[in-house]
Amino acid sequence: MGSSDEYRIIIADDHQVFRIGLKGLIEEVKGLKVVAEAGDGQELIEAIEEVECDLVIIDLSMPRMNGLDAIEEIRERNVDLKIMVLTMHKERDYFRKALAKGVDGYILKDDIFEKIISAIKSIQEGRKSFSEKVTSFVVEDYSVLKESEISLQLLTKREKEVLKWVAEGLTNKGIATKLEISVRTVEAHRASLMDKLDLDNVQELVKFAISKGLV
Amino acid sequence: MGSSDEYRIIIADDHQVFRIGLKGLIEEVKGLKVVAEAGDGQELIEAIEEVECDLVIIDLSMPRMNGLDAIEEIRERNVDLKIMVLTMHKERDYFRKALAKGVDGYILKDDIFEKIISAIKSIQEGRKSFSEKVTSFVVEDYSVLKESEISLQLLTKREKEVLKWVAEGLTNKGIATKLEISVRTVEAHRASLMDKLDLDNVQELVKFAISKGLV
DNA sequence: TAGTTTTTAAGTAGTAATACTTATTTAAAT
DNA sequence: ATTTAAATAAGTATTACTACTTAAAAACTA
Repeated sequence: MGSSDEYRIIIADDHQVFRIGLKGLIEEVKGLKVVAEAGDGQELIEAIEEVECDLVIIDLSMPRMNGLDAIEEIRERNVDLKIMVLTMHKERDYFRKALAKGVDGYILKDDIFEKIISAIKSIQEGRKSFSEKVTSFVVEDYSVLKESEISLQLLTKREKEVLKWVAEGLTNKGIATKLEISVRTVEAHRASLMDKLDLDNVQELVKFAISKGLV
Repeated sequence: MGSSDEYRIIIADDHQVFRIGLKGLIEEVKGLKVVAEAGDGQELIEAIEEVECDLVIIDLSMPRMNGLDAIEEIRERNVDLKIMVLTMHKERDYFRKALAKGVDGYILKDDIFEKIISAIKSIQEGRKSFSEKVTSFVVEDYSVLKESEISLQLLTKREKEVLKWVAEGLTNKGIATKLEISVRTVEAHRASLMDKLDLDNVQELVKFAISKGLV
């Protein structure tokens, strides 16, 4: 918590009307106070320097500096400051990237207002809060992997085995030793699976293996 | 659906008492019928060959052939057969691997019975069903990434940039062209980030980049 | 049994990456 | 203004991987 007994919040969103509306609604809740507003990432960074606060509510699409970059900036300066994303973007990629940057909440603008408040409360108590609409995306994401399952069936047992060890980080020589075969054989398997999968570097092999749950 | 108007189910679990209990409960539901039982993966494979069925309910920990291997076997032979995992394992890894193998449901044994039935119904109607207790794990998983966030802060802007392109699959030469710098410089950045992160091959670089949301 | 696929393996040449070292220029911090 | 850190770049040698080709056992399928 900040200096007072109130929970101090900064709102960053490029739509002024939205900011005003949100501020009004938040301040109806006892114990919550909006101490600053920002119309883009740059303004937000400046606001954080000037005003002490506990939580930043941030939209992802903003001019000058977008939300994700702003989050990165904030995290570089202050690891403890809580960050809650409030956005219209329900796409997997936004959510994933925001999570990777260490946000404490991810709520959608089409969630009901009560959800936003309860998320703020959760974060205030040290927990995290995510909109159900995005958590379900994550799970679907995992299961959608199945779709291109056919490609795995293209591979022979030995090829899958080699692929697994490649993705684990072994060299061809290391794999050869492990499987007790010649390096040239490993090379042959590797060439054949790259050919079958139409991949042409280790990086893609690793990503493929991960997506198939081999590692 | 199978040959009759009933939904034909095979149960695979190594505990006989559990199988009997589950069978009894399932068959109280109109339209559902347990057509075979198996005590391990091997028996399950055999049962599927002999008896026509629509859905397999399978435990992950079984003797002889475990659940995951059995699922792989089944998928190699029959892509359309529905598979529902019913297990005590709520660990991320089991869930992830099962999903990657293309299961249609993942329910925990400590879910209530109604949940199991509603999952069967969902699968019957072509949808998927997962226990909330495991979907929440997936999300946590994503957000736990933050923990070792410090390591990313070790890297300079340029190093992160190089890392991103490495993980995308570019060669050092390709990165050099893209960033309009010398290959030797790219090599230097790459060496320095491998040193900082204590990694020693491309595979680990890719996995690190993915875990940090850089790609 | 004959045919196919899988697994095994090598030759040769070329490209890519790593392990060291050293060093200059530019940018940021005290 | 001076130290520190970051980005730049090269030399040299070694190791790792790829792109072709060819081919023989072994396993499995018809």
